[in-house]
Amino acid sequence: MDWLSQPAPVVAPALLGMVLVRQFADGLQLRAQIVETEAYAPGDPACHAYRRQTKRNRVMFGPAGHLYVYLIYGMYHCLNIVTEAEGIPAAVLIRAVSLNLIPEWIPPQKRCQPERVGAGPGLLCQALRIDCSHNGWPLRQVGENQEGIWLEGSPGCQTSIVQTTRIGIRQGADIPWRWYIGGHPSVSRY
DNA sequence: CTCACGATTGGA
DNA sequence: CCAATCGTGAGC
Repeated sequence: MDWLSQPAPVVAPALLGMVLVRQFADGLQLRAQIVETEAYAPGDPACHAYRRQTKRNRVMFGPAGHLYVYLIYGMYHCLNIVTEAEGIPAAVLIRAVSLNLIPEWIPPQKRCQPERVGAGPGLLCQALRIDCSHNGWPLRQVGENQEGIWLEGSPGCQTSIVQTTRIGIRQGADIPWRWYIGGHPSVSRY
């Protein structure tokens, strides 16, 4: 069992500061430092798996270290990393990242504020070109000419962590399972 | 089978 | 404040 197999509220703050690497088949590699996360876990009314297993939330019940990606508001995607032991549905939503490069498919207008290109769950999926086709993918390092997504760095190394309630939810709005790097310019909202 | 709504975002 | 846009799932 690796460290991702812990409860989501343990994994979420530990992911801050780690780098999500996005490798494309054409050789392009994007590196995104995780600066904001949220946890969703069993018994949590905001969790997609709160009621029962469904077609959409299926991968949340699977083993840790896989991607749970879903469509939101019919136009954006949200990226989660599954945690906990198999059979226990839990995940960490990646809410904001800081990119090392601004990909060419980002509109010129947004390039003017490079630190905001990954400042939100829908925005970072656009920047990293992650969509529902990646749902269920394992985090896995690949060669330079393959498509893949994986994590680099050590968990739990970030110091200035701020904890608050989660954003954009109604149920479970009082649960303080959001964490971000204090003062970081790529955090989605303050 | 239907239909209200959502872990969002950008623009009025 | 409000619209865009569509898959999902709760409830009939």
